[in-house]
Amino acid sequence: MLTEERHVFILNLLKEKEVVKIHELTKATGASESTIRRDLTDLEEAGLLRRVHGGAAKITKKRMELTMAEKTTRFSEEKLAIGRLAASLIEDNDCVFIDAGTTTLALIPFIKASNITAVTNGYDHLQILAEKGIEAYTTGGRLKQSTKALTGTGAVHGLQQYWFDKAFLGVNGIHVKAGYTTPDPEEAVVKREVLKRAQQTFIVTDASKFQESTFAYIANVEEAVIVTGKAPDKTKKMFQEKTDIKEALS
Amino acid sequence: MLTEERHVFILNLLKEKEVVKIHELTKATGASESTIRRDLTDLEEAGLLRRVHGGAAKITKKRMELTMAEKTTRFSEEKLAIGRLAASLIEDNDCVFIDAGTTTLALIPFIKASNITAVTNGYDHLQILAEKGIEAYTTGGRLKQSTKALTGTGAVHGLQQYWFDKAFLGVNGIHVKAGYTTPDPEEAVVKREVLKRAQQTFIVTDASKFQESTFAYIANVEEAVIVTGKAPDKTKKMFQEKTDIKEALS
DNA sequence: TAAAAAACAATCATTTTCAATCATTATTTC
DNA sequence: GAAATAATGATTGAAAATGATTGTTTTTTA
Repeated sequence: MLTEERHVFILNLLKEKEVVKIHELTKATGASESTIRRDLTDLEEAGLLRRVHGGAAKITKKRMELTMAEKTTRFSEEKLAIGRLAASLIEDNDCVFIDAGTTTLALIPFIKASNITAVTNGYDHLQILAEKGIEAYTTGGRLKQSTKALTGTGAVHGLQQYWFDKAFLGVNGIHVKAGYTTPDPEEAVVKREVLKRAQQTFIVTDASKFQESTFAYIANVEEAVIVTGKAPDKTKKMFQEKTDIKEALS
Repeated sequence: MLTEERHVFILNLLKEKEVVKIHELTKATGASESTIRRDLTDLEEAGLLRRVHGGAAKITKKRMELTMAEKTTRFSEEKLAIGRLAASLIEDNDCVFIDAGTTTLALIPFIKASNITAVTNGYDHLQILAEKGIEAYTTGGRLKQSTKALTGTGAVHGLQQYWFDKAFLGVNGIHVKAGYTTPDPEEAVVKREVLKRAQQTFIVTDASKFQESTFAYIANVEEAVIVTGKAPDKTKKMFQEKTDIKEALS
């Protein structure tokens, strides 16, 4: 029996039972005790079970879901609140742009408005919008594997067909002087184009981005409204002269 | 036993079982250990299985669904062969268009050429191309949920930025008089635009599409080369006067 | 609580599997 | 048909997996 086979066997057994004993595994697989021990150690390191004296136990559902969620996207309390607030800004019949990135992704499930049209440059966003029954368009462009965003001139060119009521952008830095910034100039040029083509632009962001600045300039702080969880009082004062800040957690 | 046959055999075995051992494959196919190892390496590179010590294992369900949209159907020798043949037409440094659809999806794992650029209107295609390390662009446009294709004027507009060495299109009907056809006019207009912008266009299709015609006209038979598994002699004669037919299974 | 039993991690020798290489045998291609 | 190309099978030292053994830790139970 191959290592891989045993691993599958053990995990399947743990789907039915709460715990498995080493002795029963040696009998069932014909492998030695040492080998089974090694298997259990490996599987524990992979986060697929929990070792207990004499065998192994199913991982609690809660933890299981966590590890699963970690792989896809785990939204923090803050992100969910931001998402809910941002989504509430979308009204019936709006044409909106939704930027790539996890913060903007979090707003999609909360969209309540009907008959809206959405354009996105996020790979996952497109699918999730369509699944929700929202008329979903994409900008086109090159798929940047790391962020799963469509970028570059292809995306800009695609954008030039559309006009938005509202746009929701993610950024990496918000700085009084440096304005909104992001590390990748290819992405910055897309965001700038969106700003040009939207009546209202919202920057959705968690608190960690305030007073940070990264390489590529997108726009001045004045050019968009900030949607965030809770902004520190100090930064809030600095920004409030320049633009509106909507806070989800008050 | 031919290489091709062994590959199909191994993949189908993996549809039933979680893992296959090298030893059992040598016995079943009569090939040497070296040959089986090579087969497994090839199939792993194509992303169709995962090598493990002593054999090979099914790849994770999620990826499986991605690469082979048809979960239930067996790997047909025809589809693999068509994919392999079509992929072999792509040369180093080519800029290619790859249409949405499962037949074109099957060619991606077999692409060997380096430094190529690919544009696609298939949602899954984009991701799989990028995973293979291929520079992947998308046309943009509206996501049609049923076929996961990007269609409409958005896609056409996106296409107009590019020029292709080779294009690979899927169709629903190939008919001497009706030409190439597809049910959705929104998709047909995209395919027509591709034909305009490619030096060579290949229609990748299984035998079932011959002498069928559907609603929306794409192009005349003369305008593309047909890549298929095995065309019936009768239809072959009819088409050979008009265009080239490349057969994967001879 | 102390002794016995069971389970443990760590180590080592053995076996199995691996990738790389080479010579041989089909299969194209000219 | 000859030369080039691709596929195959055998051989190799290296790497991985295995099972037995060790002394230690944990659990049981007397």
